[in-house]
Amino acid sequence: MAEMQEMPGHLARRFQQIAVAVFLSEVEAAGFDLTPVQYAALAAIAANPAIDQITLAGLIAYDRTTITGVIDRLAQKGLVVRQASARDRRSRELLITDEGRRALDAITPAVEAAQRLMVRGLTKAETNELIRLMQKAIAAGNDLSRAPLREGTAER
Amino acid sequence: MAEMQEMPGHLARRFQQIAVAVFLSEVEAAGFDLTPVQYAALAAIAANPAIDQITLAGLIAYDRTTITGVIDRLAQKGLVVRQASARDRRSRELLITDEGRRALDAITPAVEAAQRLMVRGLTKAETNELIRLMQKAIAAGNDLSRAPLREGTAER
DNA sequence: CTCTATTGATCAGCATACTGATCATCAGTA
DNA sequence: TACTGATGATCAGTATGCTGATCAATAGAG
Repeated sequence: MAEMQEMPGHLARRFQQIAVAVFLSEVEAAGFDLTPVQYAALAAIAANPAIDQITLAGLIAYDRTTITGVIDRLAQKGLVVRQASARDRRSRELLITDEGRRALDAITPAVEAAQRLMVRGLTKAETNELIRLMQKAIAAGNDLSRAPLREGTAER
Repeated sequence: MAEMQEMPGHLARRFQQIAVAVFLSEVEAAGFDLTPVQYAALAAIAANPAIDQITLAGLIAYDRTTITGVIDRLAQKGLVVRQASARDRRSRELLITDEGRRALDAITPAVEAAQRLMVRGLTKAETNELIRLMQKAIAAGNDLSRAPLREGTAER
């Protein structure tokens, strides 16, 4: 374990580093300017209209304090709107705009290309196995981070 | 691929998120205050005395602009010293201090415990396979990030 | 030897992530 | 209904990572 190259933690950092670089590169080549985090938030808002920020954070496993800035930037780009909830005046309902929907549709092929590119060194079977193992490790460690994934989508 | 939970990029982010949380938790429980990034830098400096910052960055795949701040913090904690090089006045030679060596030795068990904890959902065989697959994917994507890993340790 | 291109380090600026705090609001209870 | 605890959102502060720029110093070509 003394070798850094065999430590899961180091490999996790490195793989994530490459994944982000590939994502940004593919998305920019497609003519868009969205980060992985912004894309995931936009996609989740599209699939869950009027979701509040805390629930959204749980869906994509973001820290609640991170989501504020992410939504700020999506709103500033005109891709989502943040409106006060009538039911609970503390919360903001998030909605994707028409422009956001168009951007999401247009960008998705680049995102999928990025997913393939970041595992280009692996066979299809190896890729599936990597996905399975990461899912399993993540499921076991879900509650160890401050921003665990939370199921229970829209029914709040 | 429409499902986020099957995208390598999302899983990479999530696994890294858990890995960092586990690392910080174990290290703090052991009575230390070091981030994963600071630990890797400290260990690399210990193994490569008088290394310069650029070479160090290549060894652990950090961006060169990131390393400046990391070394700042290690130096501020008294764990390393940064001294001008006689050979090349542009570069700074990095050396671990006695205190840094003691901290490194004392913290290593916690770091290794963290490596095991972050894959606690996997069997030993699965862990080895996850490591192998991440290594392979990373090797193929090494040059896709701004901070690739560079071999060629001390002989500059 | 001089000029140019490169290199080591740093900086400003931006985007995640997190810790811990605050504020307004809400829900449930006495 | 008044109070207490919980909750949604935000903020200040810190630490990665990155883009792109700058500056001093070095190396290589001619």
